Order: sequence, then structure tokens, then C-alpha cells
Amino acid sequence: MAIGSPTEKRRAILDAAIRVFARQGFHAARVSDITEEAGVAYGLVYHYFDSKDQMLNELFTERWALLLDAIRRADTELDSPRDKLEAAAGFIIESYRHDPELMKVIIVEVTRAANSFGRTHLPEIREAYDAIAKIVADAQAAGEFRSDVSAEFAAMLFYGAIEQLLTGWIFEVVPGGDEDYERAKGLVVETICGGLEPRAAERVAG
Amino acid sequence: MAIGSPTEKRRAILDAAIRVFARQGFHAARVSDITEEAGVAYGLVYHYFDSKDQMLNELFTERWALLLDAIRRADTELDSPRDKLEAAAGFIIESYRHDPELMKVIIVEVTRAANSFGRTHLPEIREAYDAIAKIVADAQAAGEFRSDVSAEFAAMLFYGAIEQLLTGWIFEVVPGGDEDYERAKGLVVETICGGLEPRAAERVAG
DNA sequence: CGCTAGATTGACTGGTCAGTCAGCCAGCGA
DNA sequence: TCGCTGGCTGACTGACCAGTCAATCTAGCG
Repeated sequence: MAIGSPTEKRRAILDAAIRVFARQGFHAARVSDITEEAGVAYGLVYHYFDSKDQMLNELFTERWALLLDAIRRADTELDSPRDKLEAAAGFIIESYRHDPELMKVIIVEVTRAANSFGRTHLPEIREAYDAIAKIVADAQAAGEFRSDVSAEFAAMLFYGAIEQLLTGWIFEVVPGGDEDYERAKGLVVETICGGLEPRAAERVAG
Repeated sequence: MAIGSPTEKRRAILDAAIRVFARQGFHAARVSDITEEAGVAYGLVYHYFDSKDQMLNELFTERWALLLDAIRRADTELDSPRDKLEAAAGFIIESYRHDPELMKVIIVEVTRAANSFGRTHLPEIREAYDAIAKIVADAQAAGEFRSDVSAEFAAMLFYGAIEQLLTGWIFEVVPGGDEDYERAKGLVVETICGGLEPRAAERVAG
């Protein structure tokens, strides 16, 4: 028997699932691939999980809660909208740097899989959009962002831009390395905020 | 027998496939659902197509060629980068307005399905990114866009923002109606370009 | 007309997997 | 020492569905 404590196996299965889902995609991943990767018997999966789906759900839910929390904390703990958005973008990018396989699974199999798991988790995903939209709305109310763009609209552009960027890194469409990640944090925000802030000429008081 | 000419059936099958893929998603769509929707016998699909996959490939390829063409024409026929990008965004948004089900299928099942069809069509998808990046790069060379953001990076943000917007409409996360579509064309470009253009204070000649 | 080619039909097959289940084994308490 | 409990095993089953194919129909054509 392995070295781990009794239910380390559960974690081992989940970790193996991340690797297999990232490598093959959820649909192409057989449960037997996961158990093989984890070095456990086929049936053990069903001792700890109800279904293959549940594994993905758990991976997503766990991570997404952290993301939501990070965005909301950024909103309460920081002052300028730019800093808030940069913290949000930074958290997502750091998540990717820290565990690219997990983020790949979350984005590719849930967030962007709107017809399968994305639909199931739409409420949670929408919470993130809303949290970003709130940051924008507050900035608009304070006159720091232009008000002729709806906050939800701006939130979609912002989130979509980041997600597309990660997707580009994941599939190596665009070069990704430590410096790229670092630079990206600032540039995403600068680019989007640059368009959201009132132009000097049009500024109308605060 | 129906009213149509001999191989109208092929088109009927393809149209039915759009509706079924849009409604259920590609994976959940059975070939029998499509034939039922089209009102033809099961086997007829395999008279006109090699496989279920090929139907989706054909739907995508057909439409994507138009998109690519539109972006490239915008690039050659228009002058300012803003107009070019607005034409590109406008074409995508108009495609959605004209046939939302087809665009849903293309985005959800191909463009954002990076682990299945997205991978197969990555080269074509990348051509679109490249075409957008070229517009940005030219604008940078002319001093109309800031040069400290790589053109490919900017292209990803731009494309990602639009796609996320469509996704929001598709899944009714964000309100979508004729006026919204019309306004969106301008706002997407304004928001992103606003961040890409040099600020007045920093402008350095052309 | 009879003939051929292409369109059309739908029952059937073969392969694939998620999920089940009957039972094994290790450790522990009595 | 003997059960007992719960982690653990992996062969097996049942459902599902893409793709096949032999047969039927229809339209033109000589």
C-alpha cells in the first residue's frame, strides 16, 4: 500500500482528474484513464464520487469560490477602480501561473463550455460577472469611468478579454512566460480602463 | 415526396443540424435528432456526409471564410484602424443578428471548444486573430496606436471581448436586442481602442 | 417499356464506457 | 483469535448511438 493516510486517495484521484481532463478534455477522458493516472482501482472513484461529472463540478466549485472571493476582496480593500480590476485580473493570471492544468480545465470545460457544464454553473459564473460589473458601476457613480457604457457590458468585455488571453496561452496561440504573465496583468487593465475612463476633454467633474 | 429539387435535402439536413446543435449542443445531439428535425430517413445523412463531425466542420468552415474575408476587406478598404476594427466587430455582430443559431453553434462548439473542434480548426481561427493583429500592427507603425502592447496581445483582447459579448447574448446573461447590437458595435471598438490609442499627453508624433 | 443510377429508407451491428456489485483485505476492538 | 467495518478491487452489465447496408423507390433515357 502507498504511503498516504486513508483518504489521501480521494485527493490523488482529483489531482489525476485534473491532469487527465487537461490532457484529453472531459469528454474524451475515460474514468479508467483517471484511475490509471492515479494508480487506484476503477471502482474507487465511485467510493468517493457519485459520478465523473461530480469530479469536474468539485474542481470547478472549489477554485471558483476563491476567484469570487478575490474579486470581492479586491473591491472592498482597494480604492481606485483600476487597482481593483488589476487585482482581479492579477488573481486570474496568477491562478493560471500556479496551476495551469486546473485553470485550463476550468476555462475550457466549464466557463467556455456553455452547453454542458457552463450551463450548470451559470449562476456561479454570473456572480463573477456581477462582481466585476459592481466595480465598474461604482467607478461610474464616482465619475471615474464614463457612464455611457453599461457596467455589465463593460464587465463582459473585461472578463472576455482575460479569458481569451488565457486561452491563447493554453493553446500556445500567443507566447506565454513569466514576464508575459506579469506584463499582461497591467496591460489588460490599462487597455480596457483606458477605454472606460473619460477622455480629458470630455471629463465632467466627479 | 417533398417539393424541393433533388439535393435540397442536403441543405435541409444542414439547416436541421444548425437548429439541433444550437438547441442541444453537438455532443448531446443524436444524428437521429437531426434527421427527425429535417424530416428525412436516418441513413440519408450518410449519403451526403461522411460523419456527424463533418456536418459541423462544414457549417463552421463556410461561415468562417466569410468572416475572414470581411476582416481582410475591412483592412484594405478602410483607412482608420478604428473604422477597420468597427467593421470587423460589426460583421461578427451582424452575423449573430442574422443567424443567431448558427453563430451560437460556431462559437460554442468550435471557437470556444478548444479541446475538440476548436483544436481541429485552430489554424483557421488563428488566421482571424492574425488578421486583426495586422490591423493593430499597422496602426502602431503609423503611430495611431500605442506600441507598448503587442499587436497579437491586443488582437486577443479585442476578439475575446466580442466573443464574450456574443456569449452573453446567447445565454441571456446580458440583454440583447436590436438597439443593443447596434450600440455594441461602436462601444466595443471605442472601449478597446480608447485604451490602445496614445493618451494626448503621451502622443509622440506619427 | 425495361434499365440504370442515384436518392432514400430504417433495421441492425459493433464498439464504447459510465456506473454496479460481490467480494477481498487490513486494521482494530473485544 | 474472531469478527467487523470500511477502504479498496476489477470484471461485468446495460444503455447508448454512430455508422453500415441491403433493399426499395424514382426519374430519366433509349
